[in-house]
Order: sequence, then C-alpha cells, then structure tokens
Amino acid sequence: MRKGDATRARIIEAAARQAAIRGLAAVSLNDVAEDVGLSKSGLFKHFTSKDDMHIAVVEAVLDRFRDFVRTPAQALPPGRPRLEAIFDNWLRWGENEWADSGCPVNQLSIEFDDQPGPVRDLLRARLGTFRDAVLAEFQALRDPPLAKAEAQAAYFQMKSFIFGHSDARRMMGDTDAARTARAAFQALLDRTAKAAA
Amino acid sequence: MRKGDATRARIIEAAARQAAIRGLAAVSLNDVAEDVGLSKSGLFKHFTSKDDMHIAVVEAVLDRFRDFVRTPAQALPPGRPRLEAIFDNWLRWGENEWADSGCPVNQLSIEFDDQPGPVRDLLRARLGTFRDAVLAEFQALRDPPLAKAEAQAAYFQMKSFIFGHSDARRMMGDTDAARTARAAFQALLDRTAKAAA
DNA sequence: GACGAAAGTGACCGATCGTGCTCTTTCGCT
DNA sequence: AGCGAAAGAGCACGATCGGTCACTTTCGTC
Repeated sequence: MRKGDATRARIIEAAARQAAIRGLAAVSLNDVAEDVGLSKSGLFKHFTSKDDMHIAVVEAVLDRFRDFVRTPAQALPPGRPRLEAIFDNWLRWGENEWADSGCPVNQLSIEFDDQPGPVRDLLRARLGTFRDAVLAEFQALRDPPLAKAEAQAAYFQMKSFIFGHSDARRMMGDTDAARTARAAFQALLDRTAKAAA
Repeated sequence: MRKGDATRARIIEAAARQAAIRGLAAVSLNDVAEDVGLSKSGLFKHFTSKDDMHIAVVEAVLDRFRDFVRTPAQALPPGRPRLEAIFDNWLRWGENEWADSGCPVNQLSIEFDDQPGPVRDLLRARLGTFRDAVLAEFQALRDPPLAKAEAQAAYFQMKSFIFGHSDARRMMGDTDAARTARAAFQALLDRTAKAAA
C-alpha cells in the first residue's frame, strides 16, 4: 500500500496548509479534495470521517513541529545552546515553513483552547511534553539547577515571545518582529542565567 | 427605533460570545437566531448580510475592549500607573468578561491575521491606535522619554505576555497564569524604567 | 500475465448554509 | 385611537456541507 500512504500524506499536507490560514473548522472536504486533485469520495478511502482527518492533521503538524523545532536542538549541549536553537527554529518554522499562515501550532492552540474534545486533548498532551522538555533546559541554565518555579516563569516568557512575534509579524505587519523577539529572548536568557538563587 | 437597537445589541452579544469560543467563521445565523430567540430571517432586519454582522461584531468587541481596558486607565497619571492598569484590565477582561472563551481580541487577531479583507483591516487599524497609545505611555516611563525603539520593544513584550497568559490559562489549564504574567510584566516595567539611556 | 486488493470516481442522500420573499404583528408618534 | 413604519415570522430557493454506495481503474504480487 505504498501509493495510498503518499496520497494520504498529500491530503494531510493540503488540509494543514488551509487550516493554518482559515482555521481547521473552516476546511471543507471539497476544498481539500480539489486542492489535492482527488474526488471528495476518494478522501474517504484514507479517512473514515472529517473528524478523523482533523486529528490526523493535528498529529502530523505536531510531528513536524517536533522534528523541526526540538529534535535538531538535541544535538547541542544542554541549557542555553539548546534553548537558543529551539527558539530560533520556532521562529524560522513559522516564517519559512508556513510562510503564508504563520506557525500552525499557535493557530490550532487558540482555535481549540475553548473547545473540549479529542483535538484539544491531543494538543494539550503533546504541548505538555514539549513544555516539560524545555523546562529541563531552562533548569540546566545554572548549576545548581534553577528552581522549577523560575524555569516555569522563563518558559512562560519564551512562549509568550513566540506568540508576540506571530501577532506582530502577521497581524500588524511588522517585518522587524523576528529581530525584536530574538532580542527579548536573549535578554531573558541573560537574566535567567545570572539571577540570584 | 428603540426596540430595534436593543435587539441588534443582543444579536451582536450572542454572536460575539460564540465567536470567541468557536471562531467568527464558525458562527452560523441559525445558532445566533436561536440563541437570541429570533427567527433567522429576523436577523436580516438588523444586518444586510452575514459579513455585515461580522464587522458589526468585531467593531462592538473592539469598542468594549477600549472601554474596559484603555479608557479607565486614562484617569490615572501617565506612565507606569496607566500601564499597570491597562495590563491588569486586559487580564481581567479576558478572565472575567469572557470567562469561557478568553479575550476575543486575541482570538480574532489570530483567526484573521492571514485573511485579507475588511475584518483584518478593521482589526489592524483599531489595534494600531491602541498600540500607539500604549507606546506613548511607555515613553513616559522616563524623563527624558524613552526612545521609540525601546518603547516598541517593551510593548512587544507586554502584548506577548497577554498572549502567553491566554495560552497558559486556557490551553494548558494553568490557573496560576495570571500571577506569572503579572510578575513578568512588573519585571518588564522595572527594567524599562531604569535602563541606561 | 492473471488476480485480488487497494485506490479512486460519480451519482446521490439528508441536513444545513446564507438569503430573498411575502405576510403579520408590534411599536412610536400625532 | 389610529396610522405608518419598524420588527419579526414563515416559507422557499439554490448552494454546499459531510457522508454512502455501487462501480471502475490501478497497483502489487505470485
């Protein structure tokens, strides 16, 4: 079943692109089918329902997010090098890989944060393990390691800057947003690394 | 035409509540009509089309945002008092006035930031004047006033913390998010107020 | 090259979408 | 009290929604 897998991947790709722009709920099967050059009924050979396709899309986006943002950073030394890589990867992931929509993880988070269900559960679980991994890197910024509360405060600001960048860049059209975000994050690292225990 | 205005306001209110949770595009006229106790065709005595209702909803949300977040702060002295009030109002506006959806301005921003059209234009314009007003308060933090670039960097972080709070509170279920956000913002004010010129 | 399974098509279903139409009820004013 | 206009109901429309089914084409394997 080689052919089927490739088609399934193309469907997910098309759906994810559209979802990142208009929101997952606004993606119709007709649009996806036309985009990928398939009949609408052909989609049902790869997914049992629209909801089934939805969670497949979210899972695929989260997988690619991990592969692009977090995994490459694991090759670097713990602490600051990894944190800098993760932050920079995240900005580039939004600006380059999703050039006409921005980071789909942010979009999906805001779309589903008030809607209970499998999509939100999936997002919450996967983003939770991501957060825990980043928290560990923040703790490794100092020796002895940072208190957990301090790491959490730092992670809060890190993730905030990611959202802020997306808003400044895409909503307000600030082409300098990436530079501003990087500067804010570097200052955060400086502060966190040398703060009094 | 007193009665009509009241009904129109109730329609907008219901539509805004739903839009804050599911997104504006996912709000159907049927749902709104049922919610407000009206027939679907009755809606068209107050709006010429669904798009017309959309911009009315966005305008109303932005008006209430201004009235709740920015206007009360104008009674305080410029600079830090106003900034603290604006930030605190913003957090409370999201947590209290929109208890089961979070701040609708954030939601609308992310939903429409990649979709050109009148809604995005309206958001961009109104949020732009809000930003300019807050920038002036940041500049008033010091005498002589802050350089514009520094004020912009500070505003970027302020708005970032608002987004971060929404994500932590609603997506990740962190009930302590408001405290974390306030602490981060206070530290930002401290830094900005005393940084070297 | 044949054959079974996987992949994909086209027609169709009931429900719901936004919107126009005509008609009735209700309000605001003199 | 009466009258014109505003507010709203009811119905119907074409389009589109997610989804099913019977059928055909294509693929992977022996």
